[in-house]
Amino acid sequence: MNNITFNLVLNNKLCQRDPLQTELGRKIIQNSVQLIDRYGIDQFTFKKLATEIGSTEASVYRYFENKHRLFIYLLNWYWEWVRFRIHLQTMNIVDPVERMKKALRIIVDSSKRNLETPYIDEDVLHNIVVREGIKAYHSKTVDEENEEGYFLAYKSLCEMIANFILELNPDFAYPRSFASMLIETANNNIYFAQHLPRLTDLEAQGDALNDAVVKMLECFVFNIINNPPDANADYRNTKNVNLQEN
Amino acid sequence: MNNITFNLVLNNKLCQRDPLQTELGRKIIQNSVQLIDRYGIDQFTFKKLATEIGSTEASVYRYFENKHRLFIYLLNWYWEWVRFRIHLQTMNIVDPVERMKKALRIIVDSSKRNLETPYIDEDVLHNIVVREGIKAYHSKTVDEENEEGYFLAYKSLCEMIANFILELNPDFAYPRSFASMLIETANNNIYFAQHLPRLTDLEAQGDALNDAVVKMLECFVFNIINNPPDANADYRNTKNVNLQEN
DNA sequence: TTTATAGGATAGCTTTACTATTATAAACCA
DNA sequence: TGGTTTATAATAGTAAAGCTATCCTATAAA
Repeated sequence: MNNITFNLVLNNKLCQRDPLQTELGRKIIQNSVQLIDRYGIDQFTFKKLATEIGSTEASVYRYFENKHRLFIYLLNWYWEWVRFRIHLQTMNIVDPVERMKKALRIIVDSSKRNLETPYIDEDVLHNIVVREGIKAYHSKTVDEENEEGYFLAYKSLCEMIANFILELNPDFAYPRSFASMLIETANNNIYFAQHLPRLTDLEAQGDALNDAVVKMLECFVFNIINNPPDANADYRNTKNVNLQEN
Repeated sequence: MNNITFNLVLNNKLCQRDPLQTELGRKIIQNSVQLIDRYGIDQFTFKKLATEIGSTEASVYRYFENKHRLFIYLLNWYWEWVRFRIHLQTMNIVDPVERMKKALRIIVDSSKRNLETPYIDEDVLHNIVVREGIKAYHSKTVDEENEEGYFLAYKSLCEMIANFILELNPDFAYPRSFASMLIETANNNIYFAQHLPRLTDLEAQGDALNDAVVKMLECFVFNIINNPPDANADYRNTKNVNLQEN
């Protein structure tokens, strides 16, 4: 397993120069993850980063046009890495139920270190994604950025999960919406348990919290997706709540 | 119905001076909604707002300490308004299924104008909430802000929906998580249909999109919540996916 | 008539986000 | 060996953002 290279194909529009090829570039990546975690993306600046790595603002700008692109670059790295791990760990699973469970586990757990990239701390990056990842594609400029391929990694991951859903039930009407909902709900509930407990039912911390999130998502998936279309015909006044015609 | 006053109790820590009491204050509210919609919250500045309303930056600062607080103020206004409408329109409904459906409809549709507050355009504000509302509570400073009560309106709304869920099934283990998920999923799918279509299955626009979102959420709600705990015991290798012990 | 209060006018300060120029040292290559 | 890229450090500077402070005036409450 260690011999399989994690060939990360990142959108080269996101950086001016490949940061993984030089010493300074790797320092930028490694320390930006630490500093964004420490300060939050709003208070993180290239000035702070340059000071931290003993370089200058101008040098950082040679790698990334601005902090937003660096942020998107890191998120793409994360999403590609999650997708890669799901691919690797589900390719030999034939049972769609087990495959789905494995995927959910990987989405929730980020903590298995990737030996190929010692300069990225995946735990810290996961923390950033849980707290602020959603900001990447919620902005006024989303259309231009989407056009430039900024969100390809995230969309690919959702598509993979959507396909797993269709393998559970080929007639399910909302595979993509459900896939994006699962990923967001996973991150949100980890975040809520830590910061806004009234928005979640999960109270655990650490590994136990991750277990609880997976269990909850499994409950949502296996109750909604595999439910036969007419199972809820008996709910009063509820009509056409099952399949979408489109 | 027009005679019932919308008594909005907003957190007074959010503003230095009640903007609804003065002409300038109301202009600030009204025009900030328009400008945040036009520029996005990142590109919106007090300078632009002051120019728009023919006033000065310093005068705007007399009402709001910074644009983040103004943003939170507007979001609280929105969430309180949604909660008020749900309260008003469900108080006479005895059937929990119908009540839930009405609540979902109100969360998705923002477009019924509130005559009491002509200086807030609810449609435009809804647009802002769908696009950028999630940013309000995803930041490094969430704990302090939560401590100050910045998110009370949102938490109350979630609690209301969680109670509706419990009325559908008092044994359901995840009422709060499901409530926050429903609200986020509603907004996300409207946003995705407009900007990131690969993340949703819904393709409609305008009112038809809202209808599709409601229909999808109903599918999720009524398939899972009213599902008896052991209905999915037949899924292979799936154990304990129903109720949480806590 | 005094005294708050609202808000306009002006100025200025710090930080952020970037750009441009030059210098230097190592790497590569003929 | 010398010449030329390449990476990056050092320095300087600009424009906008995000505030803060002061002073002045109109109005309205006491």
